[in-house]
Amino acid sequence: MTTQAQGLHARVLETLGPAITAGEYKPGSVLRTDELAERLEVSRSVMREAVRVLESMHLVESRRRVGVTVRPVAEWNVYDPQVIRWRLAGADRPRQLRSLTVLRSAVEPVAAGLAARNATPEQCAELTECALGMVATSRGQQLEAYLVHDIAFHRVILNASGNEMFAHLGDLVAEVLSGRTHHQVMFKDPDPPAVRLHVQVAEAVREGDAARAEELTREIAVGALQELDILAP
Amino acid sequence: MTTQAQGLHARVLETLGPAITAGEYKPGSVLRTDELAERLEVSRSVMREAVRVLESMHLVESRRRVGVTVRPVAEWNVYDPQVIRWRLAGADRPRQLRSLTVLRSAVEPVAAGLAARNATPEQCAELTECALGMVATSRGQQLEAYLVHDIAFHRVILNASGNEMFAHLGDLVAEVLSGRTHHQVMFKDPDPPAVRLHVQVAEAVREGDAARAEELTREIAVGALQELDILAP
DNA sequence: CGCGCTCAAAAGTCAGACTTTTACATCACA
DNA sequence: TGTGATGTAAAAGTCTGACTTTTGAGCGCG
Repeated sequence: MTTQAQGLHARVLETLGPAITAGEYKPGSVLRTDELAERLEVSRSVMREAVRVLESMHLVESRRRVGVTVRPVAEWNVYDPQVIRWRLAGADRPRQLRSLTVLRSAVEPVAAGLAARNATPEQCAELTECALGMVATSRGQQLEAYLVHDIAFHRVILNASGNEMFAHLGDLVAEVLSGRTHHQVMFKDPDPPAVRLHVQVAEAVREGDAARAEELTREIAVGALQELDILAP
Repeated sequence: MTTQAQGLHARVLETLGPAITAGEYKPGSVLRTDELAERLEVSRSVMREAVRVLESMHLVESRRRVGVTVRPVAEWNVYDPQVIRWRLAGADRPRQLRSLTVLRSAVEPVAAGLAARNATPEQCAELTECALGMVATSRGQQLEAYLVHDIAFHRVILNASGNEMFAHLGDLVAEVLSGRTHHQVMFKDPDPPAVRLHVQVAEAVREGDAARAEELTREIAVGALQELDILAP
């Protein structure tokens, strides 16, 4: 699943990144590249490259005569896919899933509305196929197969919206959905009403009914929020 | 405005990043670190660090025996603040502003609704202050002063939502708003109705009226979309 | 035609010397 | 005692050169 680290520098990142995002190095604490290089048994050049990347993610700040200081959480590039993966793998995964789900609940309805206007016939067909796949795997403990179709469905919606920023949230949504299946409850089959809603969204998009697609997707989002005990009015 | 490049490596980034995002190096084209280092008159170590950062932004991919290949636009980390800045500075700034504005229109109403539930008294006060500032500067060609208050207003809303992902869009919204003032039309004073809407949002948040805050913010968003000729039904 | 072998190109890694910035302490002077 | 100039050393930053590793591509052989 996770990209196997190729290159020494990537392996260092896979050590430091999760450690920092997990709060193992508290914000404000200072590291020294030389000491780190020695501890992780790599050359300083490799360590410097790793630090540069962490710096570009705003996880740390490197200053002369001071060292590499860990930045406060509020400054991290929390939309960086790698940062998201590290944080989801860490201890505050539940909090992460909540804030990402709230983001989904804001974005996906609008994306669905746009998809209804902009989806190509191919995308409509793909969407219908995903919905059918979801129906077919919604009973009998085929959770993994269901997940695949669910992810594909939401990805198509985001892509079909025609908006680049929405399209790029595909991986994020995939992480959230698979997180729900793997680490959340979800022992039993998915709720039939949720499955039906997906089918109806596919319908609405196919018919170009933007308002209905948006409203139906909003209902799906409300369901996702309720699953995580995030109150709705 | 733009962070003055400190460190040789940052200067290299400020050369390559804009060039790549502007399409000066087309996706698929290949660069060689040695050749680049020579051309930009820096050592290979510096160039390698820069390439690493570009790689972490998914702008390029570095493979042995091949070189550094520019990735297709669809794979870039378009939520990276630096990438956003580079793209906004480039040729397809209009397209960028559109897609970012659509994102805003999805996120900010939900954020405002959450803010109405979660805002602290301090945040409510700050919000009111921003709104008053907007009113005070809405006439007489004080566009810069107005912009400052406008940015502050939206930033407070996003922060007050209590959602980390929303809060991190503050810089993005700031870029969009300042882009509108500086590079768009906006010769004359802002529309009085828009100003009034902001005041009313502040009111709604103060009173904890989530539904009203969300609806009013949605009206603001519609206005922003219309300014860019993005159709509303 | 295809299979495997070899070669070289390019990134990757390392080590060491040197430069630059700058926090901190020290000291002189008011 | 407080304040400002000065010096020092610590840490990041830079450069260079040698070496290793991977791997695409060409070549020859079956």
